[in-house]
Amino acid sequence: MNKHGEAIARFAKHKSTHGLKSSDKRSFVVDHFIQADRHFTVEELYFEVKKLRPEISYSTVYRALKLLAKCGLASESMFGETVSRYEPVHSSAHHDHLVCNKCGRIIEFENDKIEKLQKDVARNYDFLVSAHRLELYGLCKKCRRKKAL
Amino acid sequence: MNKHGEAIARFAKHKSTHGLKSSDKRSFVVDHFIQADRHFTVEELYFEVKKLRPEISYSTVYRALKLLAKCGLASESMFGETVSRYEPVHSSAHHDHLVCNKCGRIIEFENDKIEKLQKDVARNYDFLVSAHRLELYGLCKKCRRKKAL
DNA sequence: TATGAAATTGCAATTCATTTTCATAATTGT
DNA sequence: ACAATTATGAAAATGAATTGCAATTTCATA
Ligand SMILES: [Mn+2]
Ligand SMILES: [Mn+2]
Ligand SMILES: [Zn+2]
Ligand SMILES: [Zn+2]
Repeated sequence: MNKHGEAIARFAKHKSTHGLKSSDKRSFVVDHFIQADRHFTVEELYFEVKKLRPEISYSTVYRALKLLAKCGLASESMFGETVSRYEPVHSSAHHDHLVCNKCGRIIEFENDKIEKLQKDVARNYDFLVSAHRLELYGLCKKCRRKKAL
Repeated sequence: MNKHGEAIARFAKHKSTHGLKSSDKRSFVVDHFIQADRHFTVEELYFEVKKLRPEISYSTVYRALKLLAKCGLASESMFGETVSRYEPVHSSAHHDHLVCNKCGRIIEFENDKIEKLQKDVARNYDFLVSAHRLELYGLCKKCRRKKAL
């Protein structure tokens, strides 16, 4: 099973263990979100969904994302904007982000050495880390080129 | 000159080069902010200032912090809350944060190795970094102890 | 010291994303 | 089909951030 299927299955399990009912609309939103696998604002996801299923409301999209976040299937970030962004959380690995201030591109990366050093820092302060956030802001490759012209 | 004096001097310079005028109220807010040297929400700073100078309004505090942020004398962060926090930016070094989810304590740290590795990551993606943000969330030493009881 | 352009202030009003309310509809177990 | 519960849409409420505006203060110049 691919990671999308996995995510869908995890959501199904969450529904069954939490007395949630199934609904075509929410399923459509969740599927689209998982398939697209991007960093959506609620509004962005709403507009994409609306093109295909105009009868789905903003509330439903909003609630679907909040639900996914609450049950650990989506993660919420701010990336220096005034709106939250949500991305699917795959059972796979954690990652951090490069955020382009020009075009908004979001690049994901993993760096074990940094992760390791973070643990060292925490140990130094007797701090128990449950989550972390590392974001590098600047200009992506493309925007750098454009600017150079 | 200590770092507080330095910050005050930098603000004076900014005022002179930007046609800003002096005002007791704003100066009081700025001084208190710089002296306290903490991670304030606008509201927190407002309430502290109000105790000493009740005639100073929320707007003045809000605008003072925005101004300091704009001219690089304060930095703005979210730390996973719904409100922004501001802290003085000293000419000294950059730092990152450990944020306690229980008591709200904010611990600052610097780690050159991590900074170095971030540059490596950026170079890998041909990304030009202008700022970054690293936050470790969890339980501070004290809250860890309490929980263990 | 008096003047006036420009900046500052307080208060209220507004903006904007997010969240909640509530009446209605859909789902699920019996 | 029925009852109980969850899901939905539209509108209203919330709350932090921001702005509009009239009144006040600053400050260079007369
Ligand atoms: Mn991501
Ligand atoms: Mn700090
Ligand atoms: Zn870019
Ligand atoms: Zn703590």
